[in-house]
Amino acid sequence: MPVSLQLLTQFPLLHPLPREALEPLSAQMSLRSFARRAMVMSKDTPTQELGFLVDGRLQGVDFTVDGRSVGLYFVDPGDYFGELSVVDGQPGSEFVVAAARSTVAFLDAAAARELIAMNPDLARAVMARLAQRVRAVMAQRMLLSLTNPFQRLSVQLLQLSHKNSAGVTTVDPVPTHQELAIMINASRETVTRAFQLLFLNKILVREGNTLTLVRSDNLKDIAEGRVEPPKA
Amino acid sequence: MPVSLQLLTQFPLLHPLPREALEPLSAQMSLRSFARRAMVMSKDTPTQELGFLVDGRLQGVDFTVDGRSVGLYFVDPGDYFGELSVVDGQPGSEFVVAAARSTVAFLDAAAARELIAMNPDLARAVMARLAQRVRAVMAQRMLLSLTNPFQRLSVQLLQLSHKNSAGVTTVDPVPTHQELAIMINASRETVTRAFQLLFLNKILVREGNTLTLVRSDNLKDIAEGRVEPPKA
DNA sequence: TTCGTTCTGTGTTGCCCATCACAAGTTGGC
DNA sequence: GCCAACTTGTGATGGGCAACACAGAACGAA
Repeated sequence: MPVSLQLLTQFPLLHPLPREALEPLSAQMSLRSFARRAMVMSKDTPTQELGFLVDGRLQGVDFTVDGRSVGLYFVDPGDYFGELSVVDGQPGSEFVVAAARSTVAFLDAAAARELIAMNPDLARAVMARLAQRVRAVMAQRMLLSLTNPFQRLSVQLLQLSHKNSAGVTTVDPVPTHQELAIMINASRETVTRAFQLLFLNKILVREGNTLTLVRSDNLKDIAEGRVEPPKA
Repeated sequence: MPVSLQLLTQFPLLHPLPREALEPLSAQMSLRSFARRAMVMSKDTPTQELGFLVDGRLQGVDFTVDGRSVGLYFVDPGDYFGELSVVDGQPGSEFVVAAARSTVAFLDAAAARELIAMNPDLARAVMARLAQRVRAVMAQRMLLSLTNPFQRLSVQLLQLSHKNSAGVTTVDPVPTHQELAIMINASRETVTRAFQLLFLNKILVREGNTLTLVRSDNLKDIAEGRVEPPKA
């Protein structure tokens, strides 16, 4: 099933492309849907593709040798993933699973590679994206060296948050405790207990699927170690 | 102090460049020396440069909010660093300190950027390097989610090791316990104690400044959780 | 609505490792 | 070769969090 032109316009990466380039592209791509928890991209399948998330939410994950899962990043609509293999031809470096029911447009790696080679603007964008990914994963690595899981959660929440139009800082959609736990190297229970305290102290409020960081400055204080994490 | 042409030839990154391009380059670069523990590149200095390690050894580090240091990677002679800022123009994402007395050739970021823009071969190489760095830091992130510090040390040692000409796996030069500790999120004492056991069990041998992984298969077993880390 | 499944909440237990405090060993600079 | 500075070795202690085991809540599919 080819992908409509209309759909492709929602991806910032493709904005530098002229309309004439988009049309053949749309014919080459294919759209697939995934149920929650389905595997969207595997580490060890031979076919490499560049994926564009149309709708839903994905999480990059991997597994330690002892089977524990590790959360790497989230992908939100409009963003793309799988660019590492496209760039260096190596097998995928992680798994991508659907954190919610999702729709993804795929372009096979060879085509993506050619596309990038033909368009310096795209090449620049991909390069910038790689740099940004290095920075992001280094930030995550910093987070992990905080000894206090409470502090790690605070930092992670701030990283996931964004100010909405009304100037309120929110995390939306809220990941499950388990999804957060594997990102910050903590047990699911520890995340639950930390949330308890944050709710108790009115630092966070949860409404449905959005988490509001009331007193986000307070959260920053905890994140940066200026304030002892609440204890009870 | 400009850099001799001869020196530049030892950097694989520059191999695609024709001799005519190297000469002006050597004039633009400057050579500096650093004592052990000196800061080679700071996170918050305005001047951005691309650094080529001629000689010695560097470690990329950063600090958590509470002042704890975090080890990110080592740089060995022939390798370069500081490419992130060159690519995206953002401030440096980490500090680089000398792990040993070192000599570094610097090229300022603007010149480096131009050099890359002019040479598609270079651009490709830098792109590949960025991809490789993403993979490396993700590998490190995986390492950190192992709960057992002993296992983390084993994985780290394997990552730092390489087979020498005689087919023996070694780590050379050996980082200090402290340097390792901050890479694997462990205390210096824990690293010391883990080494004790590895020596006791004849899995490692230290001779001067090189660590030999006798029974590296055994180390792999520990790293991959197939074998319980030795206890006494 | 109903029922199964996934998610969240909570107590208990035990162990592991960070931290502190020194002692001993090793290096390298002069 | 000598001394100071750094690195490595080792015991003792305590807190904190993972792990286990359920209970209850929320969600979603039929």
